[in-house]
Amino acid sequence: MLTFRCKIPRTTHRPLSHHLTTTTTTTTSPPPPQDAIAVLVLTTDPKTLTTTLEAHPVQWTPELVTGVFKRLWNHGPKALQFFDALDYHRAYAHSASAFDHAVDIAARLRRYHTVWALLARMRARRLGPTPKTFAIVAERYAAAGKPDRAVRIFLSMHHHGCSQDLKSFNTILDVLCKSKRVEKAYSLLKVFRGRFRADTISYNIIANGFCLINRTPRALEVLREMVERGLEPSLTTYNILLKGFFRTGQIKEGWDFFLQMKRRKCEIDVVTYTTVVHGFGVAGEVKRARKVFDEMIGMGVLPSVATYNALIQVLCKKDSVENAIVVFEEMLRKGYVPNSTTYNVVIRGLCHAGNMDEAMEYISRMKDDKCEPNVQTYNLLIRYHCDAGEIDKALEVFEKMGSGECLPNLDTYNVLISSMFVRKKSDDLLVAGKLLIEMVDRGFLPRKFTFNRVLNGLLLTGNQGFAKEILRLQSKCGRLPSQFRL
DNA sequence: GTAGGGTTAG
Repeated sequence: MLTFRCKIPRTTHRPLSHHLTTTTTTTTSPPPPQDAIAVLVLTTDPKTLTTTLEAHPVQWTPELVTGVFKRLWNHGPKALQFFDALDYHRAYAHSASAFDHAVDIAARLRRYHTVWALLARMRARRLGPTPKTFAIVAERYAAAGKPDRAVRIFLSMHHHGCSQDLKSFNTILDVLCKSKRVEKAYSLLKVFRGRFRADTISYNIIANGFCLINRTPRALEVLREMVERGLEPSLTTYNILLKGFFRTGQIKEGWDFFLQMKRRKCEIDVVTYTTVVHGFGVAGEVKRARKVFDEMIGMGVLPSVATYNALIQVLCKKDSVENAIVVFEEMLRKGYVPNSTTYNVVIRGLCHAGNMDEAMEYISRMKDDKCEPNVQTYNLLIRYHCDAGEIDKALEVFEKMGSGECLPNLDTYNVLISSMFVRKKSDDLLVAGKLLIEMVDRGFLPRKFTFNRVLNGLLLTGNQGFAKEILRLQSKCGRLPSQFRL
């Protein structure tokens, strides 16, 4: 056990009214402007997009532009076309946040030349790049398997008119940890802790990183070192460790740690309780999860929507959907507003229990609550339709997404492509090939495994010509060993 | 966009 004392600020609770729904009058309103624009971008030839956008009767604002970016998030190339086209607009100039979005998308597409050109343009217009911009670029490099570039970018920030400080240092540590490069982050901390005056947050980031890769003992070591250096652990520190124990299945250790937190008069908060409820539930200890949930209210710590989501999920998985729905209704009665995660958890539970019809009812309930189904909602519907052998229904859902309200993401394509193999129909493999081409077109990089599967399928069903086309695509994507490049 | 809790699937 750690030998440090808690010194934690009092927990503040939001009043319950914070969670209450505001009553809205139901009117049939036209689609929000960002939806219409997103569809316009998706269907317009890029060459004429600027003219089209200038003719579009709308007041351009940074908020609207952000809305369009969100809609186009899963179609990177179109999102960048939109950015460029609007950049030529006579009466509108992009904000720093629009540049950040564009940088994010270009980096995700691994168009690094575009990224650096955008950074230069930001600088020329005195819009940045800001520390946030660098955080985005570093994160994308780390996610693309280039953690060293991420570090170099952080170290070169000041060459781009952006100062380095403890905040940006902690950001780069977090970026490395979130891409599982925890050892690298820890080395960086050791090298620069003096220069940037590393604080509790820096160490919390590293400890959390080790917990994320299931190395809780190492997290403990890091925190011991932190204390030896005279830094005070915070409640966040304890919550990180607590979650670490439960993550690695150390239920006993987690529970003991929780008891010790209470004994030492830590101001245990809603995050602590949610961690324990979830931890117990995942371990199959549903009764204990519930007991902790009941206890927190008695202790004057109100559950949040996330706490309810944890409990509902756990009941779905380890108990029954029926009991989960009882809790869902109870949370509504108490005035909480479920979010899309809540709905997704319930809907997934229903699907898993084979109750597709009731799942669909919850989808309409979701819409009635002004909580639009998101890409995860669609993905889980597609997944469960496929599992039920109803491939056509899955494709139907997919078609609906494509119309622009919610563009498919990488998961959607992966699930759907896998399902094209279950019926052993030659036509399905052609669809799989088409999906593969479409996903690349939209800036997603299929795994080698996906390419090979589709290729084999096409070859076995006598579609040699199409297979060749896919092979060329794979080569273009750099997903072939170099000796096989076409 | 300086850290911690809730959505995925073997």
